[in-house]
Amino acid sequence: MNKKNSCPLNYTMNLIGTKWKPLILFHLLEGDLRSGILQKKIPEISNKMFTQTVRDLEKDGLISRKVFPVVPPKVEYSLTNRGKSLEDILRSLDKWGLEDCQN
Amino acid sequence: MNKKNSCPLNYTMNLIGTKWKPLILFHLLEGDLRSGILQKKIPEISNKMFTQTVRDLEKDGLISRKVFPVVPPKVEYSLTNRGKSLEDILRSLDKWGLEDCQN
DNA sequence: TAACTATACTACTTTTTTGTAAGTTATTGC
DNA sequence: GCAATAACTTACAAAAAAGTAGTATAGTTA
Repeated sequence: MNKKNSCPLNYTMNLIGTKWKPLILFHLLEGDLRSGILQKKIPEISNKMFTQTVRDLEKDGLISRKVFPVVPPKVEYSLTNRGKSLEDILRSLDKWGLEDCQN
Repeated sequence: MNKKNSCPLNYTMNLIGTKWKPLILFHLLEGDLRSGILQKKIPEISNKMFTQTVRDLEKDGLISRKVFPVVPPKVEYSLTNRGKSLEDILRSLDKWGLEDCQN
C-alpha cells in the first residue's frame, strides 16, 4: 500500500483495473485453459495484449502458467488462490453489467 | 451492449474501470458531498481529472450534480440509484484490497 | 525439405489517459 | 478598486495503454 494507493479500493483497481485483466480472470473461473483457447474466448484482444496481460497477471500472482515442453508449444493458465479470491468480485461485476444493460 | 462489450463484465469495466471513477463513487457512498470536500478526499487527483471524472459519471447517470446559484459557487454531488446499485461491488473491491495487501 | 503448428517476442505507431499550469467567473468584504 | 472565494475551463505536454505487423522456435507430418 504505497502513496499511490491511499485507499484499499485504489490498490485493487491498480491490480486489476485494466481493460483485459478482469476478463481473462473471469474466463479462468471456469477452469484451467490452454493459451489459445483462452485467447479465443476474447476475440477482441490482440495477440500482444493477451501475452502482455497474462504476464502481468502471472507477475502479480493472480494466475499461474504451466508450460509443457512439447512442439508445438502447449501452455496452460489457471487461477492461483489469490486469483480465486477475486471470484465473488468478478461475478458481481459481470452480474451488475448484465442487469444494468437491460435498463 | 455493443460489440466492444461481448461480456457483461466488460460492459461494467468500460463504465467504471478507470483510475478515479470507483474512488469517487466510493466516497459518495457515505453521503452527498460538496465538490471541494469530495476532491480533498482524493488528494492525488488533479483538478482537471476530478472535473472530468465527475462529468463522466454524471453523463452515465451514476452520480447527480446539484448546482446552487451562489457566489462563490456551490456544487453538490450525490449517487443516483444506478450509482447506489454499485455499493456492494465498491465495498467488495475495497475490502479485497484491504485483505490482500496484508499478505 | 518444406509447410505446419501454438506460443511468444519485438519494433514501431497510434490512441487514450493523465498531468501541469494558467485563466475565467461574479459576488463579497476590506 | 482589489483581493479572496469555489468551481470550472482551456491549451498544451507527458505518459501509459493498445494496436499492427513481422519474426522466432523446433519438432511433426506430408
